[in-house]
Amino acid sequence: MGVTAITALRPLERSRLYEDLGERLGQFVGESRMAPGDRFPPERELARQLRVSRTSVRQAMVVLQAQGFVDVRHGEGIFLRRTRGFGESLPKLIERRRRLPEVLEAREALEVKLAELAAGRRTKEDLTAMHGALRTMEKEIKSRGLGTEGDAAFHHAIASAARNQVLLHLIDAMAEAIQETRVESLSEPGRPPRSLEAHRRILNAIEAGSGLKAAQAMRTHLRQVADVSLLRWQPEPSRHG
Amino acid sequence: MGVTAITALRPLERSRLYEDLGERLGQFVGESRMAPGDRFPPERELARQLRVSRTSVRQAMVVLQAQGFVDVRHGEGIFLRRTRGFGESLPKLIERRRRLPEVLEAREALEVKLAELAAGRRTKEDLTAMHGALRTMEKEIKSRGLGTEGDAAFHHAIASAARNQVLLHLIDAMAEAIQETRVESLSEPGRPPRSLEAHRRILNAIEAGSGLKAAQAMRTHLRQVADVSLLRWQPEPSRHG
DNA sequence: TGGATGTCAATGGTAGGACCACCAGACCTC
DNA sequence: GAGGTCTGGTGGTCCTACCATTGACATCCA
Repeated sequence: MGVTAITALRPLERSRLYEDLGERLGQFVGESRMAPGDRFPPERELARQLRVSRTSVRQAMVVLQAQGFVDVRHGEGIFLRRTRGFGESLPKLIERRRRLPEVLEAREALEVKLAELAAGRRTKEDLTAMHGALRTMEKEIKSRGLGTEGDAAFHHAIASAARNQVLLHLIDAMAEAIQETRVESLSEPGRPPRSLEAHRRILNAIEAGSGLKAAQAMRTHLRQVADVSLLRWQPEPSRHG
Repeated sequence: MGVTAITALRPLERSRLYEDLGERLGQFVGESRMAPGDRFPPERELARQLRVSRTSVRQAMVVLQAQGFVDVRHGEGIFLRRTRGFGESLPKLIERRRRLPEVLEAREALEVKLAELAAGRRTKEDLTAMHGALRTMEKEIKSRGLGTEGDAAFHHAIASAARNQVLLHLIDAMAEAIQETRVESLSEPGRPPRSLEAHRRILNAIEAGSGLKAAQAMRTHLRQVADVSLLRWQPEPSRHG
């Protein structure tokens, strides 16, 4: 108690206007019972009613467009594409620490499949990259490092070998959050060497061309990764009940 | 040959300026060897060099910000967050028809996991929703429909029961593409009733609380879905070789 | 001398107006 | 009635002005 107890003087956080507008538009979609295909009021009208400049409305719309929520057609208007998750961007969604268990689950879903696909599609170059990554990881560990760099390179090599841009894109979107879990996991005492071993098993399966074994090995590995980190973040309960 | 043979007079497609700018900025990141954490030139400078208005630069940046590629800090500047996939949005990525096989693979990765999770977390309400979806599908089929509505509702109910916002977000991002494959698949002769049966098996497993069986049932189901549609889209080869 | 304070330039954030480009429907002409 | 034309509405881009935040530098004072 003492110095910073006066809560009224905490720094007030100001969000960007176009972000708030995104949420408002989400509300609007809900309240006005809009369905996919319906047209929004024109930008000028929205700006007038929301008491903001048209510029800000456009910025909000540009974001929604890029996220695939609306369809902006020159000369015609702006149309709703889908309702669910309106205005929620993945990066923002993941930001919260309490989402990390969910991120780990999502990671497992994606990476197990990536490993399976990689086993069937890997080229010599892919295998070279994977071996290189493991050597990097080995060196890091020998010099008392965590091996995070080699670890990241290994998983990237697999994702790349799977030859699936969509999956690659999805996993990339979670890259930062995954990196956090990686550091957390490899910080556990005695963990790096065991992780390296797990990676070797995965690589063996991929090299052998066995999608089933690769998937299994990846699943086992990721559950070990999740094991520790999960416990640390679990305490904070979700609030959407 | 004849009427529309003159390819020079086909309607020229104009992309939005801020979209092109996004790509240019991607180039810039590559050519200037920018690394995560590095700062971009100020907006005014970019606008001057690119010979466009600051507004357009901002629209491009706002999109990149929402996608998590850059970090826009008021009073400081704009900073690079990650390099991979810079400027590629999922909706745009999926648009291409030839990406549908990839979408199906990604869908399997996500939905198998969703089914597994749902088996362990479903509430009474979730089960009610799933049963309702199957009844809807049954009715649709009985009245000569494809059952797409019930199908979609069923998969949504599972995704919802899995209690994972991140996975839900990922699957939502592909919703439209998935809907296409759904229609395609259910249009196969004799397919709807078989699909309904597959759904019943999935629901049984989820109801029984068996994650393993649910995952297995979902995998089987989705491979059947993918089977036909894949053949149709395969002919057009990928070109990134 | 050195820490606290104030100033200022750089940079992103928002506003509002002007004009261009595109589309659909009303309207006119033959 | 069929065809073209005109026009109003709408998004796309540009421009300018000004606000808000930050960090660095200059200044002040003990």
